[in-house]
Amino acid sequence: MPSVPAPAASTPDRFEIAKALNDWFAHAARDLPWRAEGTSAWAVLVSEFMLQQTQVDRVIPRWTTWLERWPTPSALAAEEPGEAVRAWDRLGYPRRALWLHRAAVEIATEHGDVVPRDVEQLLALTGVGPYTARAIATFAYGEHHPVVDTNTRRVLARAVHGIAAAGMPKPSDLDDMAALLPADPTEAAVFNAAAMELGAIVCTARAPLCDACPIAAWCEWRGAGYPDNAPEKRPKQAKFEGSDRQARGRIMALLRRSAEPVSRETALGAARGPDPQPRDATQPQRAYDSLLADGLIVELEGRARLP
DNA sequence: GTCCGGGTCA
DNA sequence: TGACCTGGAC
Repeated sequence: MPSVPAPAASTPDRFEIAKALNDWFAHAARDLPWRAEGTSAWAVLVSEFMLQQTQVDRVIPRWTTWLERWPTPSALAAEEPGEAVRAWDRLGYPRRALWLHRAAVEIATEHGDVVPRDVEQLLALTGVGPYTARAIATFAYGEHHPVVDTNTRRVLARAVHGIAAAGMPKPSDLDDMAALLPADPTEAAVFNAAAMELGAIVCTARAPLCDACPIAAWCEWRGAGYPDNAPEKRPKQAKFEGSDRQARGRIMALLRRSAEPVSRETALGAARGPDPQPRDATQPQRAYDSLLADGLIVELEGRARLP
């Protein structure tokens, strides 16, 4: 199939779009604590780990107490990983807490307790992928990179490509963003943040507020009359109710609040939940074993605890 | 009630 | 490509 080249924004448009979006961000951006002047690179890294799958409102309190307790990578690295898992609380996907602890150990031992500035070095840290590496380099250090998360991909799909929704992530997403990025690193960093912010609060997936959009004048999707031309979506997410993830979450919740190790039987009981007739009798054991395999729990003499 | 989103790893 | 957690939006 012939591929249609992306309509590269002409240079004047590129300048105008960047100015319009950055001007909007200057007054419309949410006042998030990790955006404050003087936020350390470590604090930015922690915020990006927590925000990977979690809404801002749930992250703020956890982020604040986390950094009071562990203001440097080495402070966290000195603790048992289970302490990170406990402090993670109910942010979800607790493997991220383990990854953050491992990244702290890596930074403390291999980088002199200084969060790397280089994208390649950041990518080598546990739990840091393409998005997080560029976000840290850009927002913590002011490096000039395109930063693309799913909010930005939706903005690019609509504004640049005239498509209602983003398809699967592609390497060219970074090129699309780079084509719009101001040359000045500070302006570029603001533009990266502004594109994500626009996707989060204006150019939303379900009910975009196009009348409030600062770049509506340049939006290809708006210009085409909001066609319903979204590409095929990912397979629908499995139900959470009754899932292995729910069973794992119940075990983790029990262990987070248990000062002492709990018996395997107690943990398996927690996995079953309140339902007296679980549909899948093998699920508790499967959830327990998968948590062991992930290193989220350890077992000693028939008793389970955080690592 | 049901849908939904999110980046990384294996 | 599928698994991973939770709570808020609809």
